[in-house]
Amino acid sequence: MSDEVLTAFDALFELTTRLGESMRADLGAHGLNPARAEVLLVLHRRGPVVQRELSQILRVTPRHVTGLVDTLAEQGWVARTPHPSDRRAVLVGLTDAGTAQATEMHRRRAEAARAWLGDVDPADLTTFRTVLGQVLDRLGSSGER
Amino acid sequence: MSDEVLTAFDALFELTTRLGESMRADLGAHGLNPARAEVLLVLHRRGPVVQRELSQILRVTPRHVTGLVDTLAEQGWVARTPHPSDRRAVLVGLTDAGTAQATEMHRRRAEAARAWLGDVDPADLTTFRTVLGQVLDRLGSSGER
DNA sequence: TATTGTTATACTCTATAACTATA
DNA sequence: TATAGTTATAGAGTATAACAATA
Repeated sequence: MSDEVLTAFDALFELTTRLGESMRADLGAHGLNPARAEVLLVLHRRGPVVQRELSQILRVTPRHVTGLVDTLAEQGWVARTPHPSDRRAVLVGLTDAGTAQATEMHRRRAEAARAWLGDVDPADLTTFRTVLGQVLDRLGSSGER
Repeated sequence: MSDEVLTAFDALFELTTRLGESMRADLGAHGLNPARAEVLLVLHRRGPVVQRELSQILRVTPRHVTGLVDTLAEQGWVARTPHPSDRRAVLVGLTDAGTAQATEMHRRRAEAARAWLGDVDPADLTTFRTVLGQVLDRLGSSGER
């Protein structure tokens, strides 16, 4: 009983490691890392935002946002434009290439989901998802990024 | 259907992110990081090993092992001793404090397992573990560390 | 000649602090 | 005086390459 809990936890932890490695490898193959990928997804979801806001959404220092945006801009995936009413601020938005990259990321996510879970028995999968949901709920869905 | 796969994958990804954060925080509170914690657990499981072997077990460069062992030795958790028959090599083993720390890590792992999964319905937990096992199996249990 | 570990060096990711331009 | 972003600096984590001691 307590043994089952431990075994399940170990398996979950092992999977955490593997999933992280897999995601980083996939992103790396496309010139991204987790932090920069997250920027692209945020911009895809919310449209252009000011760097200050980006730093709050990502829970990262403003200085770090400068660096992330610098790199993504060099790669051609985001562009800075002046804020229309506040000359201190800078709007960051996706370029066409960035939009394409974000769309492609969603496609690859779906592909990964199928590769990892596509073979699981549907009833088991539902239980699996339910348990994940329970655990996440108890943690509080604080991470609203 | 494919939707269920996607939803489950997203939940899994979210949970693994949280688990990773939680583990790093816990380790950090005890003066460790994932890499150094792994060293302690490996030494606890296998007894003293030569640095070269450690670098292979951890899949990390020999240079990096030097650094990890330096830090852990400064912290008093491991000690270097000369290899009895090969004067090039160095044996790394846990000190008494290191052994205590490793034991304590196992206790904290069990505690975390209960906190995360202790409330889950036993039948659901079994299914959950089974699915995790299936996924890990398909990935190949290559990570024999 | 091959192997073990270390010194020297460098790169990535992220943080804090000081500063500039604007509000 | 407060805010948005940048320059300067630093520290952790990890890698490659060159080298010394030993096998």
